[in-house]
Amino acid sequence: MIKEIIRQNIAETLQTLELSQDREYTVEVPNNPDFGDFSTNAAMVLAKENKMAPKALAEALIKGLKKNKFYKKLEIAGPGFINFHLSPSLFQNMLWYIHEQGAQYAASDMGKGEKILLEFVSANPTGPLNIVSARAAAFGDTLYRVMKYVGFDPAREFYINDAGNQVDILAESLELRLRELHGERIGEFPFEAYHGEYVKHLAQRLNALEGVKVFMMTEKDRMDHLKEFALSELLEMQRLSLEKFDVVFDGWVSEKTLRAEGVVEEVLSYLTEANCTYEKEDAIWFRSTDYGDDKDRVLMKSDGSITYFVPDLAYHLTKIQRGYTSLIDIFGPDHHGYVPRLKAAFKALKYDDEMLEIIYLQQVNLFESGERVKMSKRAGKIVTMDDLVNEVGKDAARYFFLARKASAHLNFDLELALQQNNENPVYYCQYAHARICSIVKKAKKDRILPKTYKKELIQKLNKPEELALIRKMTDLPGLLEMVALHREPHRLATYAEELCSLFHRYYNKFQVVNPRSKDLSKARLLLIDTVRMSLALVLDLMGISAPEKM
RNA sequence: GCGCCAGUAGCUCAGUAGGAUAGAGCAGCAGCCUUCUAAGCUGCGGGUCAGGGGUUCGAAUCCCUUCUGGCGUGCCA
Repeated sequence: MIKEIIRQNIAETLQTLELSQDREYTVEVPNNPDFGDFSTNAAMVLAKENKMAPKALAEALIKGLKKNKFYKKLEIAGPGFINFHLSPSLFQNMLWYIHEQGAQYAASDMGKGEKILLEFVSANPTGPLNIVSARAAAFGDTLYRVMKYVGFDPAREFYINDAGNQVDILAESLELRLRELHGERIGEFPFEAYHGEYVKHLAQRLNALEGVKVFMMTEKDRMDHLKEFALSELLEMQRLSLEKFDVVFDGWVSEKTLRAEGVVEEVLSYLTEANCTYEKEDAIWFRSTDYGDDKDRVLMKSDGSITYFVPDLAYHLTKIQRGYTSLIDIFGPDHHGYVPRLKAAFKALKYDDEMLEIIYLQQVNLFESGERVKMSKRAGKIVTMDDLVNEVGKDAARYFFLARKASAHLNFDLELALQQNNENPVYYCQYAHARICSIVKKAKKDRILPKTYKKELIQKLNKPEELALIRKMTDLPGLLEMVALHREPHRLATYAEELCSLFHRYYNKFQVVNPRSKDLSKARLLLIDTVRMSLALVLDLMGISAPEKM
């Protein structure tokens, strides 16, 4: 907010001075407080094109900028930085603005309504969701919330791989468990089959519903039936897991449905028309190496079935047809070999492959008592998303998943997530919120809390700690734009901690509610209630609750 | 072998997209509750930003290279 004001002010001043400003300069917060509240490198960056010495340019700029009453002091420093020392009245007015705007104060129209499709989780519907899916869910959902807040028109989609090899294996696994249930000896459970306990539960459930009816069908009917049953059950299970995590999707797109609609054939014909397919060893290949992939890819296998790639490409094309101009896929750590062929297909079909953006989430390691929790998918020994959420709760889980940037491996400390003290950042932030609520309640009881605040109160707020809190709040709009633009939700966590730290410090140093000085109390109530609103907003964007009492 | 990601304090990680003296939490030590929630606060140490080169007024940040770790490299999805 303030940054933009300063930037605009500089631009106007440069214009009045008839100086060129073609190069990008920065306005930022210096890490040394002696250098003021903000500083700019404009004079240094623009010196060359204006054929002036940086310091001379800086001096001219300062002279022009001095007309603004919000600047307490302007100075040249170092090789030509201009340091801005702002007057308290600027911060006070900002507080009033934020108070008036409420929870919309940090919103913007930066996104200009651009239609963005966020695809995430998209797990195989062959088992419970794992913790990487949970990370993807938290990440994708929060990115969605922030993008929407800053003016994009985003949508969340889940692509269901309910056709193909893996679901066949699922049906076979279920059949084996079913036979087992009926006392048949099935020998050793096949290596590639699904070993998880949930398959046994599915078998029990189906058996309770239908008994031996299943075995009276023809083999093909039975497999279709088992497939359908398992898919609908597991999909519902996944949907519930996500719902418990406060993640809902705007669309669930089924691969099976896409295939039934004939889009697979369509994509194959597009690629053939584009002259980039060939036949080899009874299979049809896509010459993706022409478009930057490291090897050609099979589209249709020698047994006549289609690879995963084709319907997935078709799905991506439907996104474009539906008017999305930016397609963001959030993938797990094991998919980066897959992306070049998708991009290659975009290029082959004359779509701009820049539209397609892939975010890779790195893996999640669980730690308990300092030990890494070992998981084995084959033995069916995995910690699921539900296990995790049940153990540490939605708030802690979402917080921890969001606290690290996507490209970093995430070490999830289960004990830390459960701790209820200052070591646990989730509680640290929620506690700040509850604490403010408690103060407000106390003020109400003491009959100090006003129904509406009077603007004159802001003049009472001039302690450095108070101005620091206001300034932190003014950082939020810019931060949210940054989060959306660079797809970095983890910054919300850092921000929340910083804001809370400032508040806790303030709380320990100053008394907010003091019956002997009512106006000061009211002014401080205005301040902390605005902080509360600001914090609640950030927590809401993260999908974390803001409790009024703890 | 090739490709992608990462390497910052003892540990877990930030670092406002190239800025001035690199930050926080934890762990360690010493303090703060008859006053609005001590799930909090204050103070003290701690660094070859993996190593080396380059780009420029200026590099943890950009480029090249080496090392270390993770992942990928199916007619699986």
